[in-house]
Amino acid sequence: VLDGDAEAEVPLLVPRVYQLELYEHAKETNSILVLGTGSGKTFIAVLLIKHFADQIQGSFKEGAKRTVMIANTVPLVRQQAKAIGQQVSYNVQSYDGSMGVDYWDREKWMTEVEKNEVLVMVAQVFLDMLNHNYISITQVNLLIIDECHHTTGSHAMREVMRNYASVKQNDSTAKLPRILGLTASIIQKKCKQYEISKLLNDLEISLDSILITSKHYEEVLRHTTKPRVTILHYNPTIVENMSEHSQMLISHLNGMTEDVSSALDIAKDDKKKICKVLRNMRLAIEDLGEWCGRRAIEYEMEHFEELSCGESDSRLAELMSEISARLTMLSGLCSEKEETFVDPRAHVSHHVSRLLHIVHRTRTAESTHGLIFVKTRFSAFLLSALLEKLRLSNEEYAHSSSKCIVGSNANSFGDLVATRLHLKEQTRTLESFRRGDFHFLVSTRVLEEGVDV
DNA sequence: GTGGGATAATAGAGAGGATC
DNA sequence: GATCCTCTCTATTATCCCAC
Repeated sequence: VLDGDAEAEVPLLVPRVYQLELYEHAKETNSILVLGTGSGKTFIAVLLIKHFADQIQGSFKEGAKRTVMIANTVPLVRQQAKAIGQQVSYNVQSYDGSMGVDYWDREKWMTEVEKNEVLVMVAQVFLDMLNHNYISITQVNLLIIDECHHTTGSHAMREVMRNYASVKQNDSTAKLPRILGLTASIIQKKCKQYEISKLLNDLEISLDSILITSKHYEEVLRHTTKPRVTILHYNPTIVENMSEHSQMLISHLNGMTEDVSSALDIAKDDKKKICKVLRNMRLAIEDLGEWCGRRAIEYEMEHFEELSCGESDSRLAELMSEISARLTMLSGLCSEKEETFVDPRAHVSHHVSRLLHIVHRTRTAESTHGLIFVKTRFSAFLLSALLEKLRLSNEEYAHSSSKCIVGSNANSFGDLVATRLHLKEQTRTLESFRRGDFHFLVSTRVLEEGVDV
């Protein structure tokens, strides 16, 4: 789901009819704006920031307030901060975990709050600020919640609103912030039809706001991203007709998995980790086809060698080097089937082949930019490798340059330093995609909502 | 390392129908 | 009436990804 032009482009000077309508409403009461992607929700937020601007002028220490915007993901926070910064004359700063905000003390926060009138942050960061009492909800004049449908359960956004509610309950004179919730999809989970009104009501209560949408439906539609949907079917049972070679690889991997699970003197967690890696390879072969499976084996082979070297537990190191040796053997078996690498197209699963077909069809288009969403990081990595391979080996796919992007998570990328580097790289990837340096971006859920690509 | 949400897979409970 | 099967709904568990 992409946010459309309005949120990234140069500041809009003239608000559209429905933007004005919703803005007028939000001026008067707490509101949840329900507007489709590309309709310029951020612009309404900007108008509102300007409307309440007299409250945020001046020194925080001397009682001036601040405007806070919270969002769900790091890229979204940065993007919103940038967009707002372009349209208002105040200092706008974005905050997320990668800046080390977790370790900031009161003094550091005070300098930040003193310096910047508009703070855009990941919901968890703002919640931490509230919990540490670095700022009180009453010192905020306007709280903007982006993708506010996340304000449910125990999500950080919900916790922020619980803080708001408790202040409201305990102190009737407290000057609470105006709430502005922004969302394109009010409910984002499977539910029964009869549950909808309850869920909507819950959201209104959690946000202490009223759900509103524009009367000028046609006008909104004109400015909303309208995708044309085409559904392609594929045959999942094609796995059953897998080549003998693939079946052989899978039975080897299964054998290794069994050996690992039955190994003695190895911690349960370590076993689990190794089994997961083996499982990933098996899934790669089954879901994506032999070419990707082979690539996965090569990748993990190198990875395993590195890991087993750094392992202090001798039993574990032994097991890992054994697995590594068996992977090398598997990779050797693959090398014998060299033709797999000559034309990958003949060695992919059915749905990947449908995907390649779509990519192929776009070759004549003037400028193609494609986003491919996948479920796991692993397939993101493999698919982009596949497209790159095709680009280099087949003229008809010369336009299929690709990279992948996934969220940051310490579990899969070692220590915090690596994570941070990784984050920087992701930002660079996204920027270069926007510039049009390459054509296909394979992504997990990180880009699913809000991020302007 | 911890916590959270969404979702898929699984098992279990209950309703209803078919058969003996 | 007893037994078996199927369908549907629900609760639990596991997995994945993302955040700090």
